[in-house]
Amino acid sequence: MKAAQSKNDLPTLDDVAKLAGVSKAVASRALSGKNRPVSKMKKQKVIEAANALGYVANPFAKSLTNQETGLIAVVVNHITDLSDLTLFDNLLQAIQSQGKQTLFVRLNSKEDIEGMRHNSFIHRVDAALIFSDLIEPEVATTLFLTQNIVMLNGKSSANGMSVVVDESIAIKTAVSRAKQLGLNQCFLIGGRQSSPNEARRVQYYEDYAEDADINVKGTVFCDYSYTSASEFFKLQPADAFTDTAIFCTSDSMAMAALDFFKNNGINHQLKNIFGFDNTIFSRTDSYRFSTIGYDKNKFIDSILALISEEYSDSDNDKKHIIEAEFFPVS
Amino acid sequence: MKAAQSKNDLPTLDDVAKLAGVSKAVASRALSGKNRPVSKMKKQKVIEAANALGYVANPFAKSLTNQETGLIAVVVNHITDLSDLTLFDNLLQAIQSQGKQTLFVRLNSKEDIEGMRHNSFIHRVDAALIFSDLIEPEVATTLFLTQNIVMLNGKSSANGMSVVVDESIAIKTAVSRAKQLGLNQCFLIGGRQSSPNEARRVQYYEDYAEDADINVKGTVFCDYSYTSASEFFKLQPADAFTDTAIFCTSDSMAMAALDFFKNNGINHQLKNIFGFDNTIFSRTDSYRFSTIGYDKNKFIDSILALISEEYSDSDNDKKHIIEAEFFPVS
DNA sequence: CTGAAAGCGCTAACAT
DNA sequence: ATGTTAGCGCTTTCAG
Repeated sequence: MKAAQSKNDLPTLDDVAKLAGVSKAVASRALSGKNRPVSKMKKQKVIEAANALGYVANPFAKSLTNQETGLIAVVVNHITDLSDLTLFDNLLQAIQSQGKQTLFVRLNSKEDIEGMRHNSFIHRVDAALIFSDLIEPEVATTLFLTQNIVMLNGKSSANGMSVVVDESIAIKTAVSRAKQLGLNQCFLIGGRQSSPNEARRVQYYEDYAEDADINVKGTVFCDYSYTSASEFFKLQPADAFTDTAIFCTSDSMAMAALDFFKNNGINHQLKNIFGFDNTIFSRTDSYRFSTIGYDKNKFIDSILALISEEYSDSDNDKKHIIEAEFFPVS
Repeated sequence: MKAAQSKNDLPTLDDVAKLAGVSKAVASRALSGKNRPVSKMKKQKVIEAANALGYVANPFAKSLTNQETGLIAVVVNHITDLSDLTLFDNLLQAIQSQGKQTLFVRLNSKEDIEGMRHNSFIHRVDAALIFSDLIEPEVATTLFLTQNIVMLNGKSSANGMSVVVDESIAIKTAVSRAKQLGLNQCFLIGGRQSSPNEARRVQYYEDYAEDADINVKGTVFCDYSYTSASEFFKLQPADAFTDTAIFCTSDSMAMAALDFFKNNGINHQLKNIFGFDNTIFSRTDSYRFSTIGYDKNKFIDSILALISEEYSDSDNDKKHIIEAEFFPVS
């Protein structure tokens, strides 16, 4: 004798079908969303029955026949790396609003990638958003069953999907601004040196500085944080950066630069500081400097567009580029 | 005629069993991890076959018979609410190291809770970690099939699991310190007023201040951020907080308080500022103030202990308390 | 348009 | 200890 409902007391499709007085197949079709052949009347009945029972399809059973899982993997290095959590927050929200779930994967090292292979959950996601710079495009395709892989770590392959933020123009503009200010030398405060994104960024600064006849006095790599840059500055003599543009690849590090000037009482040099990320700290009372940023909403929209089926199946461009912008200090 | 492998070319348990020359059942048992009855020899063979094939069990099929899903829901309001991302980062890592996956759920409002009901994925997680203060303990139990629900939002029910950070003693100590400094009045800078946690925190400050004969000149609620507090301070006259302890419920807001004093050239008052969260900003060059914090590792260990089956099945205490600590400015 | 039946890949009885 | 069998809940042929 079979119970009307499953072990854990959740109604199944069978229950819905019975209540609606139709077969399981019809119930399935009625609830499928995709325009399957069902008579309007029966469809109505099924939907009512489902509501009455509070029926929610079991995604595990669904995924067994379907190839869809409703899961989207978001792969990052350290969550703390994220320069702007707002971006992330909005992304999560956007994913949820599409009825998908976010599977969060945190990678420490290249070794962790192998671990992903032994995890079939990750393997079977509907889409993967790669923020971690530990993953190369070619490797990414071997990690997931889906073709819906969007590289967001600055790397991209010939026909893979990616959203890349082009910072070159913004950086060039920042360098021009330094020149306008009459500065003929600069110093670079970079972030994690092992990041290819970061390397490229620093390269841009160096190249454009040379183009503008600005002497790069030096480059140092910190870890994006206020503290790391602060520690560096602490070791510098007070006049180390006189008439020197300080290009930082994060606003936090620019804050440290600014505090360095303030601590040494050379407030007239503050305008020489350039941050990165366009966070609120670039325009507070205490901290105020030029910065570089991009449109977060555009970024998220691009990602969502790419992983929407209609799009990725088509011949649309699979490589989106977002131009970063220079925000001069007001 | 059946293909040796499934549609998507992934080896199944059947393939492993065949290669090892055993039945599916034996293969299943050999790979189960849990000490099921299998001869050492066959087990060895199965494992070899699995490796040779690069077999990874399909968690969707598994969950259909099992009641386990390998998924842990982490429910937050806004990810940006998290005062300390390091905590979060470590938690994610800990979850992964247990071979579980993190399903990230972001709640905007009470209405979003209803949405969770229509999401059977969330419904079927093995455990749920509730950081969002939108969820009451009684509601939580209706959202998940599992009993493994850990309240981390300061709320807890009689026999439910929770990890609560007890801040009362630390706050009392902070207030005593203010008294020691000879301060007879104080001002409270709170965070999101709607948060019960926050309300309790402010209450502690008010109560202990009264106990210590310290007059609470006022309380204002910002949103934990530097900017929000900064905006408040901007409107205050320079002498508004002379000889007044400023108790902030976040280090970011304490930074704003400190900048207020600095901007007004009253540096001798800096010692009167009290932050919260024990972030690095309480002890950098520019920012230096007393703060309150707790042991993040203990917190995470508590959570993991609670959701480990051995523990939650037993009669162990299901309500963990972590004492926050006062860190006086050095 | 509809329903019966056959699986998806796995685990858990139930007999050996 | 092992293999056979029967599902888990769903979608999808395939006949009607």
